[in-house]
Formats: sequence, structure tokens, C-alpha cells
Amino acid sequence: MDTLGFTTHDHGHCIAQALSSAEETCAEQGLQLTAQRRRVLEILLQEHRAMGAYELLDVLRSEGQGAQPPTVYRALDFLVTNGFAHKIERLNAFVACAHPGERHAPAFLICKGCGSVAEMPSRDIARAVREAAAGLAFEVSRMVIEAEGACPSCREARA
Amino acid sequence: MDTLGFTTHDHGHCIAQALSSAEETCAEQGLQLTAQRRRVLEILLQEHRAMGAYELLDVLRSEGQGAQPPTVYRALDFLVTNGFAHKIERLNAFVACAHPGERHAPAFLICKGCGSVAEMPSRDIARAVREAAAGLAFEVSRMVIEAEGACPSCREARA
DNA sequence: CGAATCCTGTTATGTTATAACACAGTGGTG
DNA sequence: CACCACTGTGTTATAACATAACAGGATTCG
Repeated sequence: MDTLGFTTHDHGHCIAQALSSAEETCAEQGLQLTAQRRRVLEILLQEHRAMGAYELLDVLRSEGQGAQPPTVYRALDFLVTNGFAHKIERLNAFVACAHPGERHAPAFLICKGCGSVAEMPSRDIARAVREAAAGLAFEVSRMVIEAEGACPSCREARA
Repeated sequence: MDTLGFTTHDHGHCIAQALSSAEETCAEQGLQLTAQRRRVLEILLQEHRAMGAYELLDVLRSEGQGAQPPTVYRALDFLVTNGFAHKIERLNAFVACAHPGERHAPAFLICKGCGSVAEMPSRDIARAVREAAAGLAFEVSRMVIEAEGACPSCREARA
């Protein structure tokens, strides 16, 4: 058990589950989860934190691959496009999706104390965004919702 | 009258108003709206769109200043910190604040068709974000809320 | 005056991301 | 089979975004 997303869970299980979910989704939709793409997703799942593209690149290189930036960015593009990972715009970094399979507008909490990132429920937020946009006759296709602040343990440490 | 924020208004007036609002706020709070800072804010107000830091730099240089990147980033840092401008994380770009003076969590609409950016009402969205975060015992200090999609005129053009 | 603070100038560099082109594998079609 | 289209990868180079670090000028205040 590790501490993740501000809570505790069985991380090995969560990795395996996310990977098989991705495989399943790819099979259903005719997408190719190639070795590169799978490896990048695995790294994101294992680390379970927001990682920069060049940080991922370093991991690939440490594994003996002579990888270059486009390799990583292509894999990330695939993963993000198909909902297996998300980009945290505020951090220029990427995380594995915490709810693979469910269609959702991702929303994140970013702790400024410890740098951890968690995905939060976004239903009500997404609705509020669509409503505000509709008021200006704007049609929303994608949202960036990121909140910075203090996670429970950093709040406690601070008090 | 120009078309801005998906609606029409008197742009000269809006620039003058925003500048005097900034001056007033700075006077009240002991902040220095120096020539550089004021000039960057003016450019953002005049262009009334999201601009990259290097785009602003080009404008300054075209005016004969031998400016360097840090000059622009420092001015932007001041403007963003004090609420006179906002950063659009999705675009790595900056816009003048559309509601200077009012304390608010900025929220943006980004049209993928024409690239225009508008600030939208964020009260309900901000509340939804704080509530979702509170459910995870997370304390929010800052939010990034950006919706991508199609603005009214691009929707019409598409139809 | 001297010290502290804030702002600016300047050089260099770090970090993030993509363009462009070559080529290999796969699968369909005549 | 020969051909083509499509998708994915490798590689080189460069674009775009951002900051570190240090020097110096201006202002204020004791």
C-alpha cells in the first residue's frame, strides 16, 4: 500500500488494472497500444505522479533505449488523445488517468507543498463550465480544470 | 467598436478604463506601475487577445527598446501577481484582465477555430471546484479554468 | 551619508515542444 | 505478387517558452 491521491490503496493492483483497461479499450476501438506507448503508460502508472516529458525520456534512456524527444511526445499524444493519460497544463507534465474507461473531463488538485497531484470528481465542475460557456453561446469540447493549494497532509504539517 | 470577447464594445474606452483602474489599485496598494509594466499592460489591452511573452517582446523591440526576455517576464509576473493580467496555461500566453478590480478566479473560453480568448463568469465554477476539493480535504488557493471549443461566430461559420 | 529595497539591464542557459524527412511494417486491392 | 495507403518509428535539427545569476541605477529612510 502506498499513499497516493491523498489516500491509500493497493498500487500494484491499480497498475495492472489500468493497463488491462487500456488494452481492452484499444482492442475495442482498433487502437494500437504499441510497446513504446505501453511502456510510457507503465512508467506513469508506476511513478504515479506528474512527470515531465523529458523525465519520462530519461527513464526510457536509462532502460537502454536511444530515445529522442519526439518518441516520448508521440507516445504521450496517443495516451492523452485516447484518455489513458492527462496533461497537467499548469505543470507541463503528464499523469496516468485515475479513472480509465469512464468518460470524464479530468480535474486536478495540485499541492504546492509536496507537488503531489490528484484527480478529483469533476461532474459538477464540468456542468458549471458548460453552463457558463453556454451563456456566451460557446460550445465546449475540452476543459482544463486544475486547482492549486494544500493537500491534507501538507495542511496538517503547516498547522 | 470592435468584436471582442465574442461581443461588441467600445475598445478605446475599455483600455482607458483598465489602465486607470490599474493605476488606482497600484496607488492604493503601494505597487509601482512602472513604465515597462504599464507598457506591457497597454499592449495586452490594445491587442485584446492572448499573446505569448516573445510576441510582447517583439512589440517592445519594434518600439526601439533593446528588451530581453526577462524584462517581459518580470513585467508579466507583476501584472499576473496583482491581477491586471492572466496567464492562459493551455496557450502559454497572457491576456489583460477583463474585470480589473473585482476579485475573481479567472475562467476562460478558448476558441479553437479563430484562437480568440474570452473571460467567462466563474462564480459557480469556482464554487464547484472548491466544493469538490473540500471533499478531499484539499484547500484551494488558485485555480486554472480553461475551456476549449467553438465560439459563436465559428460555430455559425461551421454550420 | 549609508543601508536597504526595488526595479532594470544583460548574458547565458535551462526547459518544453515540434518540424521535417527517411524508412519499416501491415493490410488491403487489383 | 506488385502496388498503394496508412500508421508507427528513428533521427536531426530547431523552435518556443522560461529563468538563473550577477551588475548597476533609483528611491527611500534612518
